[in-house]
Amino acid sequence: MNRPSALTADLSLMRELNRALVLQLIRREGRISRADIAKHTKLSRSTVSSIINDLIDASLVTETGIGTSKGGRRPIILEFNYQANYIIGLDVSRNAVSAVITDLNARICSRRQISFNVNDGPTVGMPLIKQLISTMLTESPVGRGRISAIGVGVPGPLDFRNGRTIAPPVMPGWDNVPIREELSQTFRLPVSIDNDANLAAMAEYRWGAGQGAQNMVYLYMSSAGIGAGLIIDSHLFRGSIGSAGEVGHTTLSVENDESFGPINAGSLEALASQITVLRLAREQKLINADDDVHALVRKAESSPEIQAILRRTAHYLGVAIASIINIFNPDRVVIGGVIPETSPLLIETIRATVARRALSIAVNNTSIVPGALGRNVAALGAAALATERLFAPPALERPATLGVHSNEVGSLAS
Amino acid sequence: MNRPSALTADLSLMRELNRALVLQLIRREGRISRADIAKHTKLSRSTVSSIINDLIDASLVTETGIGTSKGGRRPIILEFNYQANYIIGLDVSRNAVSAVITDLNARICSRRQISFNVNDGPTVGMPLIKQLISTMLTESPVGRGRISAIGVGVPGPLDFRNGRTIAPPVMPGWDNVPIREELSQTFRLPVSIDNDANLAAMAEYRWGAGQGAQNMVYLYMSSAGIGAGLIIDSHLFRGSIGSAGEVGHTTLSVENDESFGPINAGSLEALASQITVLRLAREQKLINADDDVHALVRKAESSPEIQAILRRTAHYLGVAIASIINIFNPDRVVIGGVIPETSPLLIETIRATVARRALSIAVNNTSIVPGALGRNVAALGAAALATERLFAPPALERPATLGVHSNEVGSLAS
DNA sequence: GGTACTTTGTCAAGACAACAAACAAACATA
DNA sequence: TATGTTTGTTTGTTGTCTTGACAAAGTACC
Repeated sequence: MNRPSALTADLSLMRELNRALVLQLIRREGRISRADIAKHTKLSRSTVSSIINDLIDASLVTETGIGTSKGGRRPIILEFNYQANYIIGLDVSRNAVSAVITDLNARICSRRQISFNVNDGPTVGMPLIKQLISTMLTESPVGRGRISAIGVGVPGPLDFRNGRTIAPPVMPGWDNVPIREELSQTFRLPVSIDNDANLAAMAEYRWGAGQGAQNMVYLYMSSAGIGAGLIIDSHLFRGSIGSAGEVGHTTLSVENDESFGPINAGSLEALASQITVLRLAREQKLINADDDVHALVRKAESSPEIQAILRRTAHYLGVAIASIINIFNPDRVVIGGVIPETSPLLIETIRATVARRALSIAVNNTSIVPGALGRNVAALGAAALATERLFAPPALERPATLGVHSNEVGSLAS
Repeated sequence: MNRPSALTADLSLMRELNRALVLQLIRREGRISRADIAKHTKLSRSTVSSIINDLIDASLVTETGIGTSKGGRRPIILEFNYQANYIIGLDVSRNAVSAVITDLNARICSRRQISFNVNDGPTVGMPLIKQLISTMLTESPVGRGRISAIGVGVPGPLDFRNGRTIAPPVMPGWDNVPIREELSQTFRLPVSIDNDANLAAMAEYRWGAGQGAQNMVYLYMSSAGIGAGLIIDSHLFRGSIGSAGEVGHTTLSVENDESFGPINAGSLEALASQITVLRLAREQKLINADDDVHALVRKAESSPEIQAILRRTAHYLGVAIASIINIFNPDRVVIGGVIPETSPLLIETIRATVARRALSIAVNNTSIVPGALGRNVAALGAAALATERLFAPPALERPATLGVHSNEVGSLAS
């Protein structure tokens, strides 16, 4: 029963930590001088110089000019070299695999999509995925040598010890497939893999509507279903077996409500997924058979009936979100997917439901906003995960508690 | 907007980390030799020796004997010196303040309780609390000088930046009271303060029914209400403003169920608290006016009516727990309080409800058990928090993600 | 009992990262 | 031009871990 033991600290670890510290500061600040880095990190100027030399040698950082003086020598401006490496991000969906190549700042510089049927299983699917990666590698404008990692998102839970799928409901036949190992061995690159909702959460947190949040909940209303990604203290939380945030198959309870009649329990996915919304609208002949969600949202503006469907859907989502807010106390809730990101009605109705049902002190400190990254969120998140991995400082044990402490009197440990 | 920046690594930090690493290993293992520590921590034997000398000088560790040989020189056995320091743990409840003095292994060596009315407000309450601490300090069998920290639990949310209460529903008049500062200044000791459910969770996690869990949910059915404490990767999770796990004032939704009729929404605390259970039983004249919860549980064995009340209560609790499990995916759920810890019926009914309502893959990996520490959980947890604080290694930034990674190919950072 | 091998704990020498202090470069201000 | 300020580098010191050697204290086998 050995848990992941804390790392032992030696000189090389020290260097790694400070290197990562400096690097992250440069990534966050954009343009910064050695002296400012020393001030921010409280490292000595000489140490900073030494570390910067390392980073310049590794071409992760470049000197891009001279800053303005404040009464003395003008500083040399350092910038993160976002084009030092490139990352491939993949999003495996139910009927398509989309891929992006991004630089280290998540700027997409190449994008491609293939159609795909997840029901064909891994014997058909894996070669397709590999071929897509191959195409991206060879046809990329940046050259294969500069692509240094691959990130993959799949619509289902994963065993995160070995990077295998575990009985994913929307991926029949894909149980226990060692996706990570296969790709890693084929392409000789580090491969990161995760649930698509988690990845989308990651992307929104880093570059989208979740920036600056401390604890964020991301609800992902994709074509494949409904999932949630939880970010705690800047880190993805997956739960004990990786099913944290798997709200899609939750039994939903909705009591009598002023605006809705009594409703039997069902799963959130059955009640409020994109597919359900489309089906309801088609059954009521409010949209055509070949209309997609974009058309639905557009037609909603002039159709009270579609609006009613959206309100009801939002109500279900709101119930689930209220529950999450009560338990989790996030400071931001981001709702991603085509409908949430294009229909203000949905978001507003969700806000109203949450305000009625969640703890007011928690709601008042939470902003509920639509996603900001659009169609490629999950692929972008896959790239984000792989990127973070490249620059992550070594994992150290956190202190045993997060309680409230007096700092006035010293501790024994120090 | 400067967030708590990651620590810069220098030589003293290195020493601190390794010291904490060794100390925690000794605390966990109980009896261990220098050589074994070197093997476990991957530190060199000479480094371990040096650190151990420090720890022996600080009398945190003692040499307690000679072990058995495995073909060579016999090892010197080291043990944590649990009696090196003592901790005071306080639990402020609605009508009582209980205090314990524990050694560093949470063994209670002194205990005391005063009656108290939280409604009298802080001007009456704080002096009482201070007096109780004074009494514990002077009358303690271990001597004032060896008491090195104070932990306090209160039944409400806290602003954990400055250790003040914030608008606690069950503590009228106690808004924004700087409890931590006052006690810290009065007694010149480090003071830790937290919500009572969080502290109880801590105690059960460390010494009770939560041992060995990775992600644990603790539901606390106390006389003051219902609260939950969440432990994530061995750490208390408090949420953005400290209201994580505040399930007591959550609007509960219960749909039609085979065994219970339709029920209007209400807060969990109103529907399933200890007070409500007692009130219902008294109204139906199933117990006497002066019977307490112990009597209620005893009489339940021969009273189908009381059993019905307990089943219904368990059902409500089960609904809340199912929701938490779906979102959180814990591997253990511990339910504390007199009724859960003495009534098997309650626990079993909760299990049944949860099994019906939560995601099966998550439920199958979660054990739902009653608390094991009894009456003094929260006070014990307060001591536990203060103890952990004494031995916590410095807080370092965790890596940015917890995703799934291939380790086959090196990263840029290393 | 004697010899060979193991294991434990300590010691001295060396490596390495950060730091402090001095220094040179480059600039602002009076 | 003289003075002071800010930036970045160089040099020597400090503190920690590691390696390798060594003494101490045992087991196993002849």
